[in-house]
Formats: sequence, structure tokens, C-alpha cells
Amino acid sequence: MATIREVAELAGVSPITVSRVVNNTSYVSAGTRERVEAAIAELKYVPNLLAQSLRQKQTNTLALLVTDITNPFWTTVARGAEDVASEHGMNVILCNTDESESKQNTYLNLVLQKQVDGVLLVPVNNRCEAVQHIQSQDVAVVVMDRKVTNTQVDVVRCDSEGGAYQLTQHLLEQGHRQIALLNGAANVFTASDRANGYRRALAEAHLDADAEQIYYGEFTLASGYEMTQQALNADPRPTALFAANNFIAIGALRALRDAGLRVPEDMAVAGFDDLPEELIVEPFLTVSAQPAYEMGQQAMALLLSRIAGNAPEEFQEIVLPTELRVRASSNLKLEKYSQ
Amino acid sequence: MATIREVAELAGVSPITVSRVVNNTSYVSAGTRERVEAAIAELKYVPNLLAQSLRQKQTNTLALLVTDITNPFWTTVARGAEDVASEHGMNVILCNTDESESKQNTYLNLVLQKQVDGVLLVPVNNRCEAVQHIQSQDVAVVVMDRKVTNTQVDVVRCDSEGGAYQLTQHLLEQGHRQIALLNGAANVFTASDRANGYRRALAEAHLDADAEQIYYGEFTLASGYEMTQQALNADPRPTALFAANNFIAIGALRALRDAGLRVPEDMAVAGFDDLPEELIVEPFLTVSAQPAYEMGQQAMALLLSRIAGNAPEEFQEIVLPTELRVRASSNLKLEKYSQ
DNA sequence: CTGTTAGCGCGTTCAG
DNA sequence: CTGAACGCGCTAACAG
Repeated sequence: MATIREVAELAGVSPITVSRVVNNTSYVSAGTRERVEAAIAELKYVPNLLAQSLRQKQTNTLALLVTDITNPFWTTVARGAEDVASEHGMNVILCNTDESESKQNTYLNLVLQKQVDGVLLVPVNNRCEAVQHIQSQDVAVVVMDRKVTNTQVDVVRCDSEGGAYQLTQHLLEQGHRQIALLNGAANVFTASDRANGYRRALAEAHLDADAEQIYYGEFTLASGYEMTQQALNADPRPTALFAANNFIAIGALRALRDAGLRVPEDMAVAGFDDLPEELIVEPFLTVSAQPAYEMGQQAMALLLSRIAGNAPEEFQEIVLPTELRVRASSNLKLEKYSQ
Repeated sequence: MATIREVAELAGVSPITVSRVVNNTSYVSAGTRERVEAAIAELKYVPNLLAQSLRQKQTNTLALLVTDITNPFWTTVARGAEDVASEHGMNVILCNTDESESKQNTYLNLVLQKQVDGVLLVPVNNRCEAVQHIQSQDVAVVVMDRKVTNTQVDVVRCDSEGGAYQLTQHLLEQGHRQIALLNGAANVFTASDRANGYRRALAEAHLDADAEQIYYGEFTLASGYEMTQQALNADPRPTALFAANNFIAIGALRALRDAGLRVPEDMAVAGFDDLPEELIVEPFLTVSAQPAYEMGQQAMALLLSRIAGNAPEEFQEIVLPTELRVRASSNLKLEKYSQ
């Protein structure tokens, strides 16, 4: 662990000259440069970024806090964000909040202490303390995927309301009149937005309030399984299930299998979020696909321009459209998945 | 961004006293502590970990370099490693090398510059420069999943040879005599070990060398698809495919589907690495499952004990067993997956 | 229980 | 083109 001083001594120059060679920050004569580089190689010198960042008051490091890194949706978002960041020479610290407020706050404190230059946050709920905490430290922040209340902040998200509307409409067109919505937690905006889109579609179809059947749970397989069991025991029993994310959908499909029901013959199923093609032999589930990679890209691009100080002064809200992909799980006419 | 000095001034104490309050590192009278805490709250003081780490010469941060974070296998490994690390108050920087040597080296340099206390490395090939580079900086390192040649270093991996042997044996028991191995890159130990296990099983079954049919590609869906197409055109055409990882297996299943072949009726398929249950409605693929989470745990535990200086002096090689899970893809008698 | 001194490794500022 | 002085924010070592 050689220091810049040791390199300087060996090369017979001052530390600052070594710094200039390493960072290419000023002209250095060819001869000096050569001697310095030889010394660096000999001592296996590795610059200490802690000291550099401390001095320069910037770390070229950003934090990305997502709610569930085991979900391919978030992996894809993270890839989009990282690709943009590394194009700009910035590194990303990825943190997994597990939808837990305490984990979120722990990680937030950690990365603020690590002096990150900015934070890309998927908030675990729609309150605003976390965002304000970041802002109070004069650290740039962009909220992703979910809105927050009562706070001025940049947001990049997908059109959950519109996607849910479209998906519900599709199920109505297939003739379904009892559609159960298996949702995430009610205090998360993506969940309430999807409920709103669902309601709007029902209202336009002139179905009365009785037709509404919403279950609130979590964005997990276990919760999807459980909500499906409840829905199967409901009266009237739904003929279609709308799963508010991919894990809920898989939980629902499992519960249906365990109940001996076929999809789509005995129950239609549709969901939010496509699974990446690497994980699926043949797509079967009808979904409203969110542009995960693009969301990560755009959110990171906005964060970087905020840091660089060349973003518009007013806060942005960027809403990306979702795409309806009709497949066999909601449509008897399509060939059934058989693998 | 208040500093410790500003807090000290406001509280009417010295900076070191503030430090002691923040870190609970020595006795402080209740009254002083209260005044300091009030000042911290008022100034919204957040300690600067860069400065602290610079001073203490340790960052409590570790690096984890894996080859493909979009693969659930590696996500699971990472979770195992992180869970152990955070139990010990250590943070983990996760880096994705994409099986690229240059990316690996870039990240390695970055984390060494960031002064990580240790590195958990999945090397992109079986050469040893990367490991020696880390060791030359006196940074602790544990290699995971793959061996490296010519270098003394701790290794935690799974029994690829044994797992491949077991899986091949299973296919032989099902009556297959032409089994194609769809493998990763030849210069990666996990790939060559799986080839060795495959060969050993063939040899024990007294099949001559002609029976051996190994394709070398990459651990990706696209490569699995391609190798399967080659295998289908081979003479003799195999009756069973052994995919060396989960992505290759999915590529193979797709290629078979596109060729109009049924599994297992027209072609048996088996693979390495189970997919996590969150992503699968009903397991269909026969696999040799590696204990991914445990591998992450054990590798991290070993790394931490090396750092703490309480690991055995000699280098360890920990080999975890794989588990054969027979399912419908290789067995006509089992019920076919139909979802 | 609290404070003083010194320095971690680096880069900014200014001077040559 | 090169160097000296200084300080980024924090804490180890020592003193009281």
C-alpha cells in the first residue's frame, strides 16, 4: 500500500507531480512522467480514493435504493441506471430495502455518510421524510417508480394507472365481469394507482361498485398465493385475476394449480411486469409491461444532470407508458403454453 | 453538511468529544452527551465516513465481484454473502463483471482504490493475475465458485465434477446413450469440471469415446440456443441434453420448442442450477442444484475470518455438494409440467 | 470524564 | 513545467 509520497521519493519528484501524472491534470515533461510511472509500477502504487474524495469533496459515486433485488424487474432497472452512470464515469452503490422502512433509512444514512454525490430512490412508502432527509444534506435525489406526497422532487415512473386501465379493459373485452385485483400494499403509490386504473375501467364498463374486488397484500409470491385463495372463496367468485406485479402473478398461478384450476379455461390471469426472456421458455402470461430498463436510464440521466447543474430549474415528473402484451393466460383463442 | 468541528463549537466541547458521543467509544457525562446530541440534531450532522476510514485505515466495506447479476444463481449467492457481511457490520459493494476480463480488472482497480477491506471474487477465467494483484495490495481475498491455477488462495466452490457425474449417470439410467453436454467456456473451471464429471460417468458406463459429445460456448441463453441447434444436426443426434447452467438450459428448451420437439418425449433435458421458486410456477427441469446461498455465506464467513486474522494459516478449499433433483424433463414417468 | 497534538493521503492554491 | 504550504474531516495517542 504505497502512498503518493513514497512514489514521489523514489522518482525524485514532489508528490504533486505524481498526482499530475496519475490524473493527467497538467503538463508533465516526458522524462519526469517516465520516471514517475516506473516508480508507480515498482511500488505497485494504487491511489487512495478516500483521500482524493475527501479533498475534492466529491466521490463520483451514486446510491441506488430499490425494494427487491431478487425481482428481475428491479435488476433490469438497476442495469439501465448503471449503464448510464458508467458512461459518465460514475459508480453506483446498489442497496436493497426489502420494502422495509428501517432498512431504507439504514442504507440512506450509510450512503450519505459515504458522501455519495446523489441518490436514486424507490421509496418504500408514499411519505416524504426520506426524501427530505436527503435534500437536507444538499445531496441530489431522484425518486423512481413511485410518487411521494407533499414534497418537491424529481420523479421518473411508469404509468401504473394507465397500464391497469388498459389491462382491466382487456379482461372486460374477454367477457369477464368479476375481476379480482390482487394488489400490493395500499400505502404504496404504484398499488393505489393500479387500483385507480382498474376502477376507471370498471366504471366505464358501467359495472356497479359491487363488481369491484380488490385485495391488498404485498408484492410477493406468498402474498399472491394467499390473496388468490381468498379470491377463490369469495362470492361471487371472480372469473379473472389481475395480479399487480410479476411475483403476485406467479403466486396466483401456483394457487390456481394447487386448487386444480386451469388457466385460462377455469380462470383468466393477467399481470404487471414482464419477466425477462432469459428466465422464460415461452411467454404465457398476459401483462402490462413496464419499460424497466428505460426507467432506470432516464432516472439516472436526470439525476446526473441535476448534479451537473444543467437540469431545468423546476422539478420534473417523467411518466413512461406501459405496453399491453396479450398472451394465452387471458385468451382462450391463443395457443396454450405447454412446457 | 456540518462537520464535527461545527457541532463541537455549538455544543461547547472539543471535536473529539463529539466523536466519542457519535461512536460510543468512551464514557461521556450525561449532560455533555445531551448537549452534543442537541447540536447534532440542530445542525443535521452526518459523520463523514471518508474521513473516518482514511484515519482508521479501514472502510468496513467489502467487494463482491460476480459474473452475471441478471442470473438468479448469482443473486442468491450475493444475498448469502451480504447477509453474513451485514451481521458483522460490513457493507458490500456488488460488481458485475459480465464474464469480461477487462470489466473485472476495471472493477478490481476501483474497489482497491476505494480501500475495501477484502474481496470476494468469481474470476472470469482460471488464470491468476487478478488474485495476485489483490494479494499484492495486502487486501484479503477469497475466490468463489471457480478454482484458479498456480496461486495460493482460499476457494469456496461447489462440486461441479460430482454434480455433473451424478446428472450424467441419471441420464444414462434413463437409457440414454447419446448425451450432449452444452457447456460454458472451456477456460473456466466450472465448465471443465462439469466436462470431467460427464466423462467419468460415460467411462463408467463403458461407453467408448465416440459417445462423448461436448459443445463449448458461454453460460448464456443465446449460446444454449445455438449449441442445441448444432446438437440437433449432429450425427448421431443425441437423445438427451445436459445444459451446464440454467441459462443454457432455457436456451436449449427454446431451441427444442422452435424445432417442434417435445420434452422429454423427443428429447430429455437436464441442467445445472435450479431457478428460485419465486420465478417458477412449477419446476419442470431436472437439475443438479448448487447450494448458492450457502456458498455465498461460507465464502463471506471465510473472508471475514481472514480479515479478522482468526482463520487457519493454510489456505482453505471448501467444496459444497450439489443435489440431484429429478423432474419431468428427463423422466417420462413423471407428470408433465403443463402451465 | 475531557482536551491537545498530530497526521491519515491527497489535491488546491499560489509561487516560482 | 515543478514545488511548498496547507487543509479536507476525522480519530489515535497521550495528557490531565
